[in-house]
Amino acid sequence: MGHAIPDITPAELRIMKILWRIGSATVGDVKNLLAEEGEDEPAYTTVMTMMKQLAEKGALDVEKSRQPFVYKPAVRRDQVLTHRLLQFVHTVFDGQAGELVARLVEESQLSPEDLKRLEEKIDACEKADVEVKKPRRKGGK
Amino acid sequence: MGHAIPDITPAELRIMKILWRIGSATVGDVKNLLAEEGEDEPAYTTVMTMMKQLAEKGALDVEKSRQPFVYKPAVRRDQVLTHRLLQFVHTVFDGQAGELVARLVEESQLSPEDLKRLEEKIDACEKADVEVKKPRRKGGK
DNA sequence: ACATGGCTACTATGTTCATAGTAACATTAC
DNA sequence: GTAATGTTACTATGAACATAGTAGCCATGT
Repeated sequence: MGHAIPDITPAELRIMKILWRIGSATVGDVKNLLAEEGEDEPAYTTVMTMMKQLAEKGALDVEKSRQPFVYKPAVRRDQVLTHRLLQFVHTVFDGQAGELVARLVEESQLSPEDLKRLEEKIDACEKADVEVKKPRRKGGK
Repeated sequence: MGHAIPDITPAELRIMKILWRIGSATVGDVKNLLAEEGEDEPAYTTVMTMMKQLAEKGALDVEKSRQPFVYKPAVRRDQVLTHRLLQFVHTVFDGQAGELVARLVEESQLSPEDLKRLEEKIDACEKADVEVKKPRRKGGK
């Protein structure tokens, strides 16, 4: 089934983000985009090494038929982000996601739009919760 | 003023959590508590080295007057956690805290109690927001 | 066919992290 | 005062990470 989501280091994540954004790219493409957006401009070979390693650990697919190899994401962005998030909640907040969110709200990291969307989502969630508590289904906690 | 919050590695964070919980402790204390809670039992000297490094980077204060040195947190838990959280939001979610929270809700990481508390907090926030938009008020928080 | 230029493969370096051993020192126990 | 015990200081090892250099291959233009 689903292969485990590979561990992606910070520098590698920068590359994955680019690939997720533009879909597919060569080493040169990625190098240029990194140079544009970031303050530091890594060497071509550095980018290449990291992309090769990402391919080795299953985060990227390589199209070797075309000459500048073409790389594409092999794992979905939301899978990776969710994975990292859950890991973070666990290691730093001991699984207390509520505390984490409370902190974000207090730090004003959430825009008014975020708050609105969030409220809607919460409503939906609570509705689902009620349904779980009602007739069918069991479990719940 | 406040010195920057030190970078704390994962293994070090486990130690900080213990210190935050019990207030102050010797190397031996921490080693024993680590052994209890965790699956792995680090060597005494390992714990010592990490605590010394934490002290060097300003995360712990050392009371060298008593013989088994007594260590105490020099940075507050909420400062460190908030710092790490903001860093995480920035590096992984590109600052899009809303997306992060949405994901947590979807992954059902938030308990019904969390959701309730969260709603209240959002209300308070929105109220504050309105006031900011209006004439008076100055910085809050 | 040959040279040029760019791209890949392999390899290397320095750094940080995690873990732990050894030696020396102090405190207590006799 | 000397031995025993336990704690600290210093040092070492190995893995992972980040970065990059070198050599060789392939395609393209002449």
